[in-house]
Amino acid sequence: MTEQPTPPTRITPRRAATRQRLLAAASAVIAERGVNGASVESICEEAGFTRGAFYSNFATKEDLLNELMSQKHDELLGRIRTILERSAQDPPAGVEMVDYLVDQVMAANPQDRESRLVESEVGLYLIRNPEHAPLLLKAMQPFRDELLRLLTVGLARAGRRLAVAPEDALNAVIAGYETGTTAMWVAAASGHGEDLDVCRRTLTIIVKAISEPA
Amino acid sequence: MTEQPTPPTRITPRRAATRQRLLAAASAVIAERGVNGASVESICEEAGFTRGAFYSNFATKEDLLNELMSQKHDELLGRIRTILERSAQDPPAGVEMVDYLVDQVMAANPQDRESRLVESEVGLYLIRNPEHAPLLLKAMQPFRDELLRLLTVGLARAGRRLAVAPEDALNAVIAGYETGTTAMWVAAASGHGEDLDVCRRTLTIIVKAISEPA
DNA sequence: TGTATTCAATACAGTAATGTATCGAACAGG
DNA sequence: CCTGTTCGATACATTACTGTATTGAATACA
Repeated sequence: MTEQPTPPTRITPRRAATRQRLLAAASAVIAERGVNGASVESICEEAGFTRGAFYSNFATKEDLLNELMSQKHDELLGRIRTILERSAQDPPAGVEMVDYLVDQVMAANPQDRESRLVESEVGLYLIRNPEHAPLLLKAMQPFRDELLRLLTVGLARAGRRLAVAPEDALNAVIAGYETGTTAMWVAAASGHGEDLDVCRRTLTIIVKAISEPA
Repeated sequence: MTEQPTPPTRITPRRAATRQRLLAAASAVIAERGVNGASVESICEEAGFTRGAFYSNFATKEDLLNELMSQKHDELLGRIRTILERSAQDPPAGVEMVDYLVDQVMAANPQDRESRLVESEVGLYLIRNPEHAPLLLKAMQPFRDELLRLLTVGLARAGRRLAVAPEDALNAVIAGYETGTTAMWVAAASGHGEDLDVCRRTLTIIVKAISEPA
């Protein structure tokens, strides 16, 4: 399904660089105009290539989309792992742990906004094309697992533990993160500065709700 | 900004019906393919018109989009008001109140899925084009107000009250609803039937989190 | 250094979408 | 009725996008 035009082509450095530039460009364009608004043409333009480069590297737009998603997930996974390690060396105590983790997640990345937009687009894509759900869900599972680990470890360090089913806890936390960041950006757009607190408060509420003192 | 081609044209019944059919078609097509995937052509086809009808009724696609959004918000508002009234006549007591309200909201509408998709699309549109945020936010305010009323009244009937800032409570509840319905549809797509419980559980967690015994 | 290969650019043909200008059937008001 | 207006259909010109086939410069290799 995700097959190069010429199956086992050796990947030269040049080719790798081109692919990477196309992927980055796709991310930017999709964030700006959505999956359907991102024509092959526009992606290539953003990357500074012609469509020749595109079709030489990807069979279809969906092909590129799959690889982009896989990259985004790896990225996210890496970020969570980093936070886990960092928080092990430098562990705040008690309820501040929640604030600490939220800050870590939020502060992680300036291009977070772009990633969020791309992921939302793909989320919608998933709801719209339910036949693809199983595949994408499986791709997300490692990320969910790692996030759950971060959550339980973080809670343990704060002297708490999960009070609801792990799956439900994950859903709630992800909900809080998404709505929180959205509220934050909207607030920023309305003239008030980017208020990280909106996101932190929403997440804190939810983390308290899904946990109890150990 | 939202001006008819010929400014103060009298609205004949025929015209009104055409507009409505175009709006409904747009909703369906946008839900299926996204804002950018919904070409004027495809909307007209879905509605059973040619583009002549479209350009006779709307200046641009964005023009139609604005009207569509305004309709969706009115719809939502009406739904919440209905639940408020119904729950006054038939009030369950205690914590079951939460389940009751969630069920009411969930059971309300078979085309809910379509509305959710359209609203998500527009939410993304809002984040992407922050300059439009103030306008859309203002349009959403009545809805948020009414939802807050439903929440406080419902909580009061359950012998509880808000424990966090109203704005934060709203954000959290909306987050729960969105993630809950998404999880539900994804579960449905993965072979398990539509599990209303996923949504109910997520929302219950959140409602408990934002409230305390009165 | 010469030859083979790789890979993006170019050229081309075909399709889809846009917006405008015009036409004519349906439907008023008299 | 019939006459003027409304409104959606049609026709047309233009532009954007797609995908393929071919070319030629850069690169790897010997």
